[in-house]
Amino acid sequence: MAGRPHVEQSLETREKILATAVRLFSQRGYDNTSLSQVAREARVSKALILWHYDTKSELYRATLQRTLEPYFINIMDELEGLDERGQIETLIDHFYEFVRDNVYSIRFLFSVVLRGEREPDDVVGRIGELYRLFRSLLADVIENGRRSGCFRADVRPSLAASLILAALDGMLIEQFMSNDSGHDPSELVAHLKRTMLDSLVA
Amino acid sequence: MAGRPHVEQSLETREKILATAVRLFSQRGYDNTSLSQVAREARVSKALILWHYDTKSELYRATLQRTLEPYFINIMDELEGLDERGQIETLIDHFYEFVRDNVYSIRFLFSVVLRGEREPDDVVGRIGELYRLFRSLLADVIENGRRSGCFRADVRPSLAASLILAALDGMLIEQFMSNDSGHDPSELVAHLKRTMLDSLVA
DNA sequence: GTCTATAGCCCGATAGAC
DNA sequence: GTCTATCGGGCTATAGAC
Repeated sequence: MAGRPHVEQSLETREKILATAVRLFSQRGYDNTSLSQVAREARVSKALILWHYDTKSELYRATLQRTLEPYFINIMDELEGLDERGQIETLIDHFYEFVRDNVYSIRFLFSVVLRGEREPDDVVGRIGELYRLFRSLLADVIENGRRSGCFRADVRPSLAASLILAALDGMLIEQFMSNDSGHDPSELVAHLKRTMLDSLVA
Repeated sequence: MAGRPHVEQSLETREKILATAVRLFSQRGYDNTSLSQVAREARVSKALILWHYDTKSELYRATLQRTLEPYFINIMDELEGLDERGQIETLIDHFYEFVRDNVYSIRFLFSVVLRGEREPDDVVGRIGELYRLFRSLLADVIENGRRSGCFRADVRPSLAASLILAALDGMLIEQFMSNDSGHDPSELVAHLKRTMLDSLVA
């Protein structure tokens, strides 16, 4: 409403370019996406893209940051009031749901990490951070359960946490490998929860 | 020894080109590897590469096939004479060892599958085949163990097999994600075997 | 079989008008 | 801010001598 038209228009255009770039880069990768392509699909000229983002590489960096945004969520709140068993189930469920809701961007980010392609610091670093966080959260819950007698005394929290995380990661992979195990993924999650919790209390 | 020199030399050169291509493509990906680069490192001219392989894409196809070769192994023989418990342990151990010995090519093939980049039929198809094979092998062993009373009567072989495979896949991933769980991977494998077998017999 | 030379294309980036 | 026009360069692939 207020403000100079120039600025408002610029922001919209900038956003349109970024949105188009997010889509194209994630679908086709950095090298297979040319500025001409982004320009065409965003209905602007190539030069305009380079006016907003100095280089192609900088545009890419911006798309990675945008893609990573939904990954920073707070899960702690949802654990309150639950016993250790319930907390682990909740953590597993949330991991599964998050994966289900973000398959495409996960697939993309994953291939970026695998290739060590570009901006390794940003993406690899942040994703590694998320993994560490989730793992230590799991380990803490297990340790609490061990102390409170809810779990066996001889469980090794960080080892058990790693196994749970590995199993979750593996399910993630199966989704990528044209999953033809014949199972509803949610059935496998349920089995995973059962097996892991049994191994903690048995 | 026998044969025309031309042919022998050609085969050697062809092989040298292919070996160089395998290395470069797997390190830097298809798009980031130019024929000039392959030519330089293989000490031949660009034109010669295109004489042996009609297009860059065909050279790439050849490198993928070469990379996949060690993946077709026969594991059945090693299972003979073992009880079901031992068979599962052997299958898990072999998966782990294979991964450990082929991290780089696995990483490469994985990123190819993730991107759906090129030759999806070949690579995705064959890798999917391997997964199906390994999973059904696991499921069969579990089913046998169930019938023979070695495992619990209410285990669901294909579900249990999927979970084991998922956990193995997850460990594979952790290796890529700059693994900072603080565990020796072999320790995690041991824990995986223990947990899974316990859940089958408990 | 192997080379040099080069055609032809598309790319990222810049110049400069509006 | 947005455009058109263009530069310089690397790429795949071809032509043609040896």
